[in-house]
Amino acid sequence: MDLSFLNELNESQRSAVEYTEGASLVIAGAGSGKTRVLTYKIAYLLKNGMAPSSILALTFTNKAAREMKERIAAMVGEKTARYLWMGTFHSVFSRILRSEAERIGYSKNFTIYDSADSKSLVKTIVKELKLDDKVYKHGFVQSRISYAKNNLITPDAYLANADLIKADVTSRIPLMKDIYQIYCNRCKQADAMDFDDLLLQTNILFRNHPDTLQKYQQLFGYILVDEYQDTNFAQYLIVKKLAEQHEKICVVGDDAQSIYSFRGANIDNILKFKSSYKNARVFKLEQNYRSTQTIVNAANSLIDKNAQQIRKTVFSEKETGKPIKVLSVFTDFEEGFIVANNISDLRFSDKYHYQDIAILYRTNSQSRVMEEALRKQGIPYRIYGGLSFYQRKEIKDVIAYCRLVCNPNDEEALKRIINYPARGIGDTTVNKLIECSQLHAVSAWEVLSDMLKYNLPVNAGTANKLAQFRSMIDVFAEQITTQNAYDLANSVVKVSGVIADTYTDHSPESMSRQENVQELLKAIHEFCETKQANGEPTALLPDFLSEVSLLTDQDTDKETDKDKVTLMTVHAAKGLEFKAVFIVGMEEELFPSPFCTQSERELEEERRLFYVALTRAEELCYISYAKSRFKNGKTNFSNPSRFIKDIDEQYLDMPAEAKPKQARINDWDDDMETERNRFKSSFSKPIFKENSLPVSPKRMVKISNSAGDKVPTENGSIPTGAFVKHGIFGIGKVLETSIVNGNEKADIDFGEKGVKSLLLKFAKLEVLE
DNA sequence: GTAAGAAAAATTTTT
DNA sequence: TTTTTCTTAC
Repeated sequence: MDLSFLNELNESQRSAVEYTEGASLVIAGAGSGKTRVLTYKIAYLLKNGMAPSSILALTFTNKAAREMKERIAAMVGEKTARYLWMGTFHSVFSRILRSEAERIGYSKNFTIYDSADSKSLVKTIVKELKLDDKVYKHGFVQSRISYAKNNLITPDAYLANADLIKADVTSRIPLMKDIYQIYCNRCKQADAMDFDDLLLQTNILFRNHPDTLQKYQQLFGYILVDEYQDTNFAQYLIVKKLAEQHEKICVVGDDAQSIYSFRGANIDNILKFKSSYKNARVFKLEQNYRSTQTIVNAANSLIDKNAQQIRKTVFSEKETGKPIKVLSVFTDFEEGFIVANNISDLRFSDKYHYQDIAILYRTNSQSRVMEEALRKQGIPYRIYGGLSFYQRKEIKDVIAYCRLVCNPNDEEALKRIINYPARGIGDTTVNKLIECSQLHAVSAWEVLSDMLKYNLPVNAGTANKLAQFRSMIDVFAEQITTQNAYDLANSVVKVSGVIADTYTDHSPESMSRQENVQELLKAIHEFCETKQANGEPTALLPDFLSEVSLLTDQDTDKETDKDKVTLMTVHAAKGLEFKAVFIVGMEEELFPSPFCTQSERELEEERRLFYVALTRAEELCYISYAKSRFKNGKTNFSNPSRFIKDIDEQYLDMPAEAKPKQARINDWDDDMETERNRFKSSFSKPIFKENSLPVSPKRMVKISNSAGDKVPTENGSIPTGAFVKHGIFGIGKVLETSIVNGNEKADIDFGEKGVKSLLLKFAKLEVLE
């Protein structure tokens, strides 16, 4: 047996890998080779003769699972790696739930409701109960339901819990308990589970069927859990039960990177691991192999401000590295411009490829400005998150058809497509149908199957349309087991008229919808082929659905996405690393999020989130904040984030004070001046860039409401028509100069490189005589 | 029952 | 800003 790969580990990593006797907790600081420990440990178990099918490895994302599997396959061979139980909690247990579904009253082909389905269901229930949806906001109701499920509180238990009932009365939503009850009933009736159900129902399965639990206890000889700091109670208990007998379990995590409490993650799971598993051994990985000393030290100084944490000393032995550059800008628009400029500089320095660079932000909505700026400068990028492929309308429509075919009880799918494409079944009819189905406590489909029996109050014409719709779905449903997924999906989109509907005109939107539908069909085709190549039985439509419902667009990496700048939220960046990282929008009211500044606990989580962002960087890290930002159709003023002050300033490259303030205040109107003062007092550091061009008071303009307002200038620092030289674009001719939000901007024609809009403050231009 | 157009609302992070 | 809901005319 060749175990030489163990020599590639440091001492603490190696002891964590080699300890397989009992429970172990690996506290892994950022960049300390956590994934390496997990992969090597699995390889070590395999080389020691453990069967791959008895190893359960739970990860946080599908992507993490896939990458780990690939790395293991490279070490022990693809054939062995294939049989590992590796995936997210949700995907592994949905698989188990499918094979055990009958035991808990679901069918094998149960639907998985995504958050949009849950939201829609919550809204219908609130409406049916004739409650005010401004009081019973779907977001709040949803999170309340999610909270209950994550803590394994069933509707009955909810009802019996005086604290919860009291809390709801105080929050003026006393009927919360009823909504929860009805929500669960409706899911059950639709043969559907939401994301939280996948964990809750697994617990119910294990609780009510000890023999089933035992079966899996025996199956899983060793359990590994990644990102343990982000597990919730439901996940904790599943793991705890499965490992009960042998305690052959290894969990890996970093309390400093716990950033999912809004999803029910309980940091206590990792903090109290030793009391859950009495004989647990703890390994600490403290050497950071990812980042420069400056970045590691800066991150340490930040996280030090958190009271709640397991103290550890993360250190780096890499070079000192450059200080973190803090960029101060006037608008979000300019922020994009400057970040894009810096990226160009990095790219042309030849030390960095686009793929080495990431832009991280707190909210998805910030991606737009960045995107625009990158596009203007011709920088290729790839956005993760936001509206993913599977959330597009046309894709959801097709998927809804497929879902209904596989599970006719799926109410959300039915509502979505019963009148798409339009077939004369309007809201009134649908409402009657749903009402009738609730009256008889059956699914809407059941009513459709026998409209007379359930006395559906519709006229003959409508009844006919409904019957037509029903028989169309019926025909498809009969083919579930005979046709493969691709063939069936193909006839669904044709016969249903979805294809015809997307072909209505030649507008770009219509074209893109067609492409998306084709793309989806292609994906189904590929799915079938992969299954076949693996020697599995024919891939059926339900198989595809069960896989696709847990997929996010992070899982659809394409070859063409190779050398591109990455744009994503900080949450999505967890576990990733980049040579250079730009953390943008470091402002109060944004990062930390205003929703998270109520309690110290939430604030500490935001700080950890910033910690995660910082520690993604290997060599260079930039932080930027704008003084005004376009948000919800309005321009808002903002102050730098309090978190910047939390970093020891010796690691920062702060913008230095450029001008005495009197020179700058002159032309600002009263409003603006108070804003400015508020800004200054909240942040003791100087706010103007050292090397910014002197701007005379005469040319200062107040920050306008629309980001793009510009004031033409006659005699800027550079005359119109002059020739200038730029480090990247070469020689160009100045077409026009203007002041945009107080900054001199020049439109310059660089010939083949195109016309560029550059802020003179930042562009290094040489005027040619 | 449908479509279009106007008004109002909503905005964190994700499996 | 975008998205959802309401109104109105066909």
